[in-house]
Amino acid sequence: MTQAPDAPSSSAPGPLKLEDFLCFSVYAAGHAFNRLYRPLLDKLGLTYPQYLAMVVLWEADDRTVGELGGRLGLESSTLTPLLKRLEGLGLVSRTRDPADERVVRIRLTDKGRALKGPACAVPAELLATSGLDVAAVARIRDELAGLNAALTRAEQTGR
Amino acid sequence: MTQAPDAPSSSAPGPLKLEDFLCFSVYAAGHAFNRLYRPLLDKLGLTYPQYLAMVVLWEADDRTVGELGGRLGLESSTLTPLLKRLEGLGLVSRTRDPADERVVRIRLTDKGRALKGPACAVPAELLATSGLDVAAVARIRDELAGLNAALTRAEQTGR
DNA sequence: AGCGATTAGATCGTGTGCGACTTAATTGGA
DNA sequence: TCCAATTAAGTCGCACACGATCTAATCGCT
Repeated sequence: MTQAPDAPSSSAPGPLKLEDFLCFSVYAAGHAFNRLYRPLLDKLGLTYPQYLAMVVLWEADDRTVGELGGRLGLESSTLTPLLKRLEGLGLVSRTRDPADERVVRIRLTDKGRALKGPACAVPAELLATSGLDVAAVARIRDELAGLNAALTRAEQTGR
Repeated sequence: MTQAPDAPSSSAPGPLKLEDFLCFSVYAAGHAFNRLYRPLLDKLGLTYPQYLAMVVLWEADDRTVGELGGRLGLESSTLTPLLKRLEGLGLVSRTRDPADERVVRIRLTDKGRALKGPACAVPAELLATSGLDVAAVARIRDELAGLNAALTRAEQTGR
């Protein structure tokens, strides 16, 4: 349809069109989701990354910072402040693991668990108000899962 | 394949699995691209958003801040500091439009234009080192273009 | 047992991002 | 003409996000 992979194939200082960049489509879609989620998450008092962190904890409670980072693809330098904010909101507790004092275990509080119900409604709400095509969304999601696997592999081999 | 749209279809406080979220796939892919581009862009002395801003300017020079924002999906509050940094690097000039003093016009300097050559090589370089499948990348890019159009529409109607 | 290497988080500095607000310039009616 | 409304950037505060670096704890090898 359009022409090239993540960028124009030209080797000379040629066109270099923004829409040819897969990375830009991803970048723009990320911002768009952020903007669409914001008003819905405001009602929960969460930011978008905080919401994703809570999703991980609702999946399985009592995780270490490293485990959360692995799941979300974030560094401890990003997660530590974020988790402290969730702690400040009274949604999680942060305690050193007595068996290994290097590790910090993150656990949901009752308040954190209670938020799961309202939180479950959010994606459906977004889907309803956005008028996105459900089938298309599922298809792109699965394609992106494959892309992410490839990108992760590329990261690994690159170091 | 997997089950639901941007989220699990369950209405009860059910599973809520991270991989079911399209928004998370997009979020993760964005970070992954950022990490892959970083070492390549370091050689140009640019960050990832700065690179995208330069791509827009290489497409067509002499744009207003608002035009750049429309193209990139960014607010002036994000662009102004970014553009000041590009100005500090000597890649662009920022001057008030004499015809309308509210407007600031962004123009490439010679140094900024000279960077286009090396910059064109970056995406191909990334593609080579990452080992991504070119056809798959093009397919996902086109699918995301459609998604972005839908997300943008959703944003518009939502206000 | 002892000590160098590794590991888990935390801290710091820089650079996005955005909403809310401000400032300055232009526009558009009465 | 004049002034209220609009518009374009910029400023500010907050929250990511990462690399580099630090600290404390644990591991592993002898």
